[in-house]
Amino acid sequence: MPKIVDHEERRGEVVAAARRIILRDGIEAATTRAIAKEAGYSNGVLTHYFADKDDILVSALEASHRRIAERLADKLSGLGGLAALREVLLDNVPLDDDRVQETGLEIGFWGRSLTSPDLLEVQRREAAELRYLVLSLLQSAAEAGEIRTDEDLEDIAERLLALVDGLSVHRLLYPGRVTDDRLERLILRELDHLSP
Amino acid sequence: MPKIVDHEERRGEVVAAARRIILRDGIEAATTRAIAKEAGYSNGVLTHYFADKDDILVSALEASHRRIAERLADKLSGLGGLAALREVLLDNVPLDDDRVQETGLEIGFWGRSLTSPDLLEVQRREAAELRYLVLSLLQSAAEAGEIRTDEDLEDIAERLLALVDGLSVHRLLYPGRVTDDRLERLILRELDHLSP
Amino acid sequence: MPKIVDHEERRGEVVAAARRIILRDGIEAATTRAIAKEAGYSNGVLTHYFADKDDILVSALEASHRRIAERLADKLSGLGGLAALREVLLDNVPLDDDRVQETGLEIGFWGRSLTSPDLLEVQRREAAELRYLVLSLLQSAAEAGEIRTDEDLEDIAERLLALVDGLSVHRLLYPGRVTDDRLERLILRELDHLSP
Amino acid sequence: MPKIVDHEERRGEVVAAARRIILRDGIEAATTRAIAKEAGYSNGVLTHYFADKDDILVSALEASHRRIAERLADKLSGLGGLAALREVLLDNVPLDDDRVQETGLEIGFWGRSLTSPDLLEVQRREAAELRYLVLSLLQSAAEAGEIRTDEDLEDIAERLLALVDGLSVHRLLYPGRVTDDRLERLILRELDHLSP
DNA sequence: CATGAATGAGTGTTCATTCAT
DNA sequence: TATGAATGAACACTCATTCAT
Repeated sequence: MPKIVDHEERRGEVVAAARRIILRDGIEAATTRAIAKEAGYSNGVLTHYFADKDDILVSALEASHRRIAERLADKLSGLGGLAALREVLLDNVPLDDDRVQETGLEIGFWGRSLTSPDLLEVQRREAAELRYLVLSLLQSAAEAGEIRTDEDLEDIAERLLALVDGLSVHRLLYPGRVTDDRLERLILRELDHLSP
Repeated sequence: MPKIVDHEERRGEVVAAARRIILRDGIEAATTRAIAKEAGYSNGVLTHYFADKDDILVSALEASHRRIAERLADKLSGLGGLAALREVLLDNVPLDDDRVQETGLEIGFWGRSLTSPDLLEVQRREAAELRYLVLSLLQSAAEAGEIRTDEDLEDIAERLLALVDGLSVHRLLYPGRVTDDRLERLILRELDHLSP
Repeated sequence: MPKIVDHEERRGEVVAAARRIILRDGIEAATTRAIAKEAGYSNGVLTHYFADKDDILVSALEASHRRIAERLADKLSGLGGLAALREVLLDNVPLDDDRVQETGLEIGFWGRSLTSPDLLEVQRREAAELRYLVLSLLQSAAEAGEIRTDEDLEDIAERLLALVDGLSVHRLLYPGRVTDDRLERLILRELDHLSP
Repeated sequence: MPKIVDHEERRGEVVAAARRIILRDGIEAATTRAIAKEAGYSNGVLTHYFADKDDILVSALEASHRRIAERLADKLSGLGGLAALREVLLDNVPLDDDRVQETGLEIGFWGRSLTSPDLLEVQRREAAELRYLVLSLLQSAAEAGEIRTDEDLEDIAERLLALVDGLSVHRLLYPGRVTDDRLERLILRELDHLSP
């Protein structure tokens, strides 16, 4: 009997290693050699589990999103409408060290996506899910009379998501300007303004 | 007599070349060779005018911001307060092809800045100027009674700047979601909401 | 009871797989992984039946020759002398797609043989058999008065075999020059010139 | 003033190094590293003078052919028709150590050409020149009444060229069978048979 | 000053081989 | 016996940087 290895588990290990490197040193530092070393394997292992480097990067991006989604799912249990939306937005903003690193990873991937069609597609697919969630919550909030209905819900969704990403970037780049307090306050106030 | 060369002029030529490449093909395409070639010089020239590649990139970022600032200065002549603020925000958003490319450059630099202290410092310095401008215009608008004064002006400034950057990123990554129309509408509405 | 495996049969399967790959995609495509996969086994099996990759290649060359010899044996049944010789020569020339591929395999092995003593030895051994066959047929043809006897039979054999290989190479490399018609015509005319 | 290097000269050095390796150890041994080392330069130099490895290989093949052509030109001076043809054929056959190595190089390239369109094209172009030369000499020989005219000249040309290549391969692979004497004798007899 | 030749480490990727299970 | 995980050297190629001229 050969040594049996759970492929998904190994992929997970490698992807986690890639993620750690990207979080720690940026996406440019994520060379195949560095990833293999960080994962504790030789260069050659990567071929067994990934088609190529892009496959690793894409998986790392998906893993990061999955991680965020799972964390969010916990927080959302039992919530709906505006209350859930509040959690979604606050969760998508770098209010603790973990999320600061996740934002750094995200920004690195944005740059790559601009010149890599494959990555861009993943980026879009993942972003579409978040947008769908926000839009759904806005709709249920509207039906529940929690928010005003004089603005197109899609417009609101895009505004909220843009604000979240913009504030996230600024939190990382200009931490002196965008403090945790201000970050949270701006998000919450934006939601308050939706009230009827 | 030794050949007299205007150092700043040469630096400018090279930096402009680097900027063109980054705008056109992305920051990853900006190799020293490519930059030298685009500038019409040999590889070796770069050493005379720049410490290293990072020096070129930093200068290219500064040049990009300077260019944006100059363009903006033209549009602002004669304007003040809210009207000027509107121009500032609309100008900082990718509503035409030039600005789409500029946004791409910016996003690329964001990623780099997260792991390069030099780049980060420039990024912060440049961003501080824009923030100062927005804040000043908000203040004069407040003094002129053009906007409500029930919100901290710094908060407003950060919100506007975050929205601008967030929408800019989304315009590039998710053009199907953030159309030119929606982009402009969201910016203008944000300003409308500042009215007393 | 231990599993009983017919070593020769397993070797045969793997060698046949190697041969298929070389015929289809060239000798460079015959990696150990590709061979194992084509044979329907795992990488590891190869070690049990072959010393190393070269062992597989050598066997593949022998298998290819064996296959050609068997095909030829069918065509020769009942024939002798000049008539048999004609079949031998025409059969050794790429007049259909199968033989085009066989010629490709052969040419690939020629290159390898020049730097691999093992391969060279196999090549020589196999070639010696064909030469012996041609020479035998020439002798019986001579005894039957079917061919002139003013030229050394060994010279004739070498000339015929060289012509066959030379034309085969040119058929593959310069198909525009060496058409099927010309190929066949040149072979047959060469035999005609042997007539007394 | 920079160090001025004759590009063609450097290319020549590298190509010569590649040729030496191919002649000595076979075309598979001609890795870019090995070529650079053999040429006495670092890996990086190759980029200055060649687009990629294929460029080097193609150049090496062309250089080999050029070398052969130049050597032949010397021998042909003052000759024409059948006498010139005799020199052409004898020169294209491995009758000394230099030409044995050249033949080895040629055979290695044949194998590569079967899977590399670029190489195949060069191979064909170069071969076409030799064919043209042989055909021209056959024509002038025919006009001069030196050879019989009952066979298509193109057929004769292909036969002669195939014989030359076939004998060349066999000389390398089966030196015990195809001696220098027999090689020369078979070529010359082939020409004798063309006599009217 | 400017050139461009040269370097050599580094990139992603491939591969024959080994070996614990 | 058979598996397939794992290795690590090798591959072609790229790049920022150095430096003699």
